[in-house]
Amino acid sequence: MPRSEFVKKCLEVTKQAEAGFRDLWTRLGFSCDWDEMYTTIDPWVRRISQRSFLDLHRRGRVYRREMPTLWCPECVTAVAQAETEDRDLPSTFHDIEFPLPGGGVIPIATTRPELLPACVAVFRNPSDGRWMHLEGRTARVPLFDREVRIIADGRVASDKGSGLVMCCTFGDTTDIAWQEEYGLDLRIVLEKSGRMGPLAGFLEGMTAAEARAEVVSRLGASGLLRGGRPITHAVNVHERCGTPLEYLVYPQWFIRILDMKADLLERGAQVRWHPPMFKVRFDHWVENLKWDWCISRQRYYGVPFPLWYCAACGEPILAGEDSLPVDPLESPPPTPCGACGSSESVPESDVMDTWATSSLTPQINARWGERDERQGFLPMGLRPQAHDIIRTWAFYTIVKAHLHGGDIPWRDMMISGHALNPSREKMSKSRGNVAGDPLAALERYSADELRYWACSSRLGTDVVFSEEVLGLGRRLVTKLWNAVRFAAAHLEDYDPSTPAEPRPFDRWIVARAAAVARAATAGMDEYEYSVCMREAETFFWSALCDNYLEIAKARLYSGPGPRRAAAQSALYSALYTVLRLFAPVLVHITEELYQEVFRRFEGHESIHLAPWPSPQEPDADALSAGDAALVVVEAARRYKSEKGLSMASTISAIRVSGPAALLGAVRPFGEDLAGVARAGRIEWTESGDGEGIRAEVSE
RNA sequence: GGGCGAAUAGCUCAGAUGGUUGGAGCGCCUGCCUUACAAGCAGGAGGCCGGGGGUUCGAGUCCCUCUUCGCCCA
Repeated sequence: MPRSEFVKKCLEVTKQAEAGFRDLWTRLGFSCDWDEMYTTIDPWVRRISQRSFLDLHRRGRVYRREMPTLWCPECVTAVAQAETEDRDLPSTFHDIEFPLPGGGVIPIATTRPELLPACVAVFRNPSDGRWMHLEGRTARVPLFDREVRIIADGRVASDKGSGLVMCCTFGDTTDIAWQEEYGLDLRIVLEKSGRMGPLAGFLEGMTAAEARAEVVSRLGASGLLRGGRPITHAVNVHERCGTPLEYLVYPQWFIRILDMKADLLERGAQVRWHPPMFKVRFDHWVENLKWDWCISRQRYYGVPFPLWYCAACGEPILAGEDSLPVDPLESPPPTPCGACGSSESVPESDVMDTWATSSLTPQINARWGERDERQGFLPMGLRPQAHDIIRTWAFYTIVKAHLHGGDIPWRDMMISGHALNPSREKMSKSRGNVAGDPLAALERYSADELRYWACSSRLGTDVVFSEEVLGLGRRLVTKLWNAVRFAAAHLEDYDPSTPAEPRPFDRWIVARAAAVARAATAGMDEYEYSVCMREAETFFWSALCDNYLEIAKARLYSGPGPRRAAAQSALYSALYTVLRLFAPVLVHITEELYQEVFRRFEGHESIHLAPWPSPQEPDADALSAGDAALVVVEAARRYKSEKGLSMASTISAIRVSGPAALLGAVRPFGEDLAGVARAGRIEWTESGDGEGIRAEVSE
């Protein structure tokens, strides 16, 4: 199947997946502009991705060279670091004797005897006293009879095996580093097919496992094997098939970034990180970069490199800007070789790493270089993403914005955590430990309840999937429904145009709402949705429902008049404020309640289009006086509770005492206090200064 | 091995810039049909703030160290 046809199939699958996502996201209440959807394999996105490559090539930022690559011999493909995982596998630690040219032998322990033909050096730790005498000497590789240097390097673990290790092409990442640093030979014995090649001599044609057995057997026969110990060690395997990965050397395309760490750190500093601690991760990642960015992948599917190679001299021939997107496997190059003039060419069959395209999200949204390019889109406002891909998505996006536009890609970063399963592990499909499939959960919990759960933890921290928290969400949604239903019944005749003189408790609840709106807004300014939710929830449940509604009832039921009108006004205002604070999270219930009760007064098409509550300065006197007055309510409730009485039961009197100033502030609450406590009368007594309000029920 | 984070009531978590007796919800106990909600309401019990040092008049909060856990990287 040609790649173009495969891409077509992928686009079909993408269509279905897209429909699925759209359905799920709509149900979850995401606010998306569905006209702005794109996939990395869309023709115009492929074009922007290839344009990016050409632009970087023009700027001298890309180069090609041979590099060790992770390779899966089972799947016969290169794999990315992100597709690997460590597994503890049983193996055997073989002790092999390497003869020394001047006589004698040194023991080397290895789990990879089949790599003997690839051995290019022996390493010792410079501080290991046992092997000081090997300074400057050489050793002979058994069976293959080659002489290799013995080199001292601090990375050798003295406590493992004999303290001597062999360095092969390539056993592990340390071998790669040593090869690079000490300019060691490249002896590639394992080929793409997963079988041993000509350099492996008598092992040629065998798989790694077969070769290992053969080497062990021959070493045994020649008396160079001292023995072996079974061990279990961590092996880097392909996550799909579990096959231990090998390193192959293959030409790769790179974007040069090591020379601009300082610039990248500066760009990182220009972005506002929420929460700020994640900037440190970015900084450390940049500071510790060891390699340039390898963007080529030996895979079938992906955005192709827009280039061919001259068959005669090997020089790359780049596609013309007007031919993008181009697949060199299916189109000829635009010109003969610019270097030697040959018209014979070989297409580049590699594709670009997915991050090479995903790093262009801002440019894609801005239609960078397209006919319908959007001006003023860059830098964009916000990148929301999770913390696991700071070193990939965030980092590469910053790299590209810096290289292409000399700017940051966006002004704000909002870094969220992960969903953990009840055992506190990160849930992922490949690990098979997903406890809360969102679609399945939607069958049992509403979108608002799920959103409530998702917003229950602070920004940047992981959130454990919890039926309990989902239940709390359900409780809150129900409570909102009931409270607004109650309010609606008392707002039938509410007339905002004739303002009533507010009573002290009316001022109190409105001031409380203002204080909460301020705190919630401050949270939202830092993208701390959980702070907004917590503030709104505490206010709604405790201040508004448990206290104000109970207090206002007496007046609300009292029939038309200024007493009732004042309660209506405060109730309406406080409820509308808190409803808007809940709206970003509890998207559905707040919209429903808005439409039913508030829309006819406010006129906005949706609560999600209504203005955010303006964070006004709360009336501090109204707040403190109301808080003090609540002491009286609490006293009445405690009294009734202790006597086992209904809260509806009446009491004859409450004696309230306190310092003159405070008592004076609380006195205006008297009517409401008597009403909510069902007290016949309230007796006010001045007491000495320095005490708060005290209240006592007198029978 | 390195980086980052976490450790507070039985459970899940809040606790700027150090400052009186450390909070919430769930769970638990005791009551209450109260003209929105019993999926509710009121009251209550429950905490050497992971261990050990240190700074300070004063530490859950700042510093050092150890332990355990999570994520990322090598």
